[in-house]
Amino acid sequence: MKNYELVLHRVEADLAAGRLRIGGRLPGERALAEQLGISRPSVREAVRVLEAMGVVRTATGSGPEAGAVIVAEPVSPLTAVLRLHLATNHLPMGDVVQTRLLLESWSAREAAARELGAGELKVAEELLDRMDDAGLSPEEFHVLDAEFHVALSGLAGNVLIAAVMTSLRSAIHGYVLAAVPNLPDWEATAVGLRSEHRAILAAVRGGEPERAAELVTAHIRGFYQAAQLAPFGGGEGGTAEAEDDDRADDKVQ
Amino acid sequence: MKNYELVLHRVEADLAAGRLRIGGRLPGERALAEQLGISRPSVREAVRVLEAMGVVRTATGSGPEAGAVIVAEPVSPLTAVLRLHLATNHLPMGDVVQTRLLLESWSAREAAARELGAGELKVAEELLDRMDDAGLSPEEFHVLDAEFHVALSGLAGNVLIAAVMTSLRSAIHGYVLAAVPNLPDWEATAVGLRSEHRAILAAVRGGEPERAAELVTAHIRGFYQAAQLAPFGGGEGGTAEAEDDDRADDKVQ
DNA sequence: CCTACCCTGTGGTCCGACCACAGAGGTAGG
DNA sequence: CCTACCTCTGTGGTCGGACCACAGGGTAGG
Repeated sequence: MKNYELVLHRVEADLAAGRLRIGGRLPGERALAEQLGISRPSVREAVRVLEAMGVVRTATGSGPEAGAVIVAEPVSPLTAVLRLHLATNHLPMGDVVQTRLLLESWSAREAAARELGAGELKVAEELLDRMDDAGLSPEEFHVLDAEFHVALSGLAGNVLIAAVMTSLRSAIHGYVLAAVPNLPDWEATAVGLRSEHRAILAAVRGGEPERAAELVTAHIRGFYQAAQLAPFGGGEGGTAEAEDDDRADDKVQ
Repeated sequence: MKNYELVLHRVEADLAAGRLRIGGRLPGERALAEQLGISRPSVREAVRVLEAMGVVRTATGSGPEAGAVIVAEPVSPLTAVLRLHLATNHLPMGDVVQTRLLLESWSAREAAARELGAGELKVAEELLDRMDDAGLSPEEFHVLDAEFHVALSGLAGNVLIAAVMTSLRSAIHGYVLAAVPNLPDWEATAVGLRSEHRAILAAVRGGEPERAAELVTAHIRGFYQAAQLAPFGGGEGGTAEAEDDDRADDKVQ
């Protein structure tokens, strides 16, 4: 086993056992090296990996913010993995888009089925208000658009899916933006997107899960079609046609 | 910008531009250090991160397999991120299970809707045959079970979802195994699981998307219920039936 | 009491060295 | 001539030590 892996295992075990908690700090690099009987460079390699995994945040200086602080930031590592593997061309963008469609339609259905406090919807609402500004550039609009979609996926209450969705959006961002020139009429498109957003939010607020999911699916698919992007099949992110989705509820524990 | 990030950006840019390809090799650490005007330890930190991201594989010695070889292994980084963040207790296991249910039911629907070659189904079929061995321990059975589910999700043809599914299974593995003693009758459970697997595969082969999805959902939910694990709601991985999942994620800090 | 300074501990970076490893190519033996 | 061995070279793996920049806190001075 390589020496830096000693540190990784040590940290993971300490986290699982509760000896390390969010907000806490790792021992200093020199101390850690001595404790494990390895050198500081080896420790540093491990800390870098942990940092890349979104588990620690390092800073110089002194005080509570300095050193290697334990955090829980799953979005950045997911985004990094996605970007790197997209760069290798072994991860088709179409698959990413398809996944996004699946997660987002699920999130909308889920969010609509939940009891949401007014405060939860407020964030999304404000984003839509800001998107009503007609002076926004396509880029500015798209940034808000992305935030809205991410906020929406957060309403489903699944932190893992929300994190994945966020990183998917980041990965797709540039891809979508580059396709804006393909749109025959940006202004007309923006008008359509705005009203679709409002309708989605209304369905979520009104507790209409299936309608919310359908609207989201149509919303995303519509845009990709208009921008002549990544063809993908029917259904919710799928190529399946049937969509009755009569779930076997009632069997809940 | 930290020095090791120079290497990360350089590698990502080279990948995106096609200057680096899968199977190719990174320049030696010493050469890379000199090219970028930084030290070898800094380069090594970056290489470690790339390794953790599943983009390179390092080996000592000489020959084509030695050095830092470019690969595309998205499963291991995803698994690592998942495990570490589960260890922090800021990622509820219930969310992971819910996500698994969503991805797997989608995959089954998708796979059933696709035109599958006989060879694609063969792998899954052989796994089921091996699971028929009555002498298998719960652990051995579960390993094959996991392989079957992963193989199934691969049939949908989305590499991203397949990768995520694989890492989810890894993360869940120990969790599920620890719950086997909760089962009232392991042998009876195994018999049920076997027939459910056959039914799922038949639905996929027969091109019945909705049936395949329903069977998978029922299959997974049934097991979790029997093992008294992670309550999660109705629908395909959803809580659509609105039972507020109060996950025990608010422990630490 | 307030202010400015220095002291201390943190990560960030670098150098130079040595090790283990595995293939390549030369070399001695058949 | 062919084969087996063996050294040679380049790879990553590891180490110790050194110096830097930074930020906070204690302290000496006003």
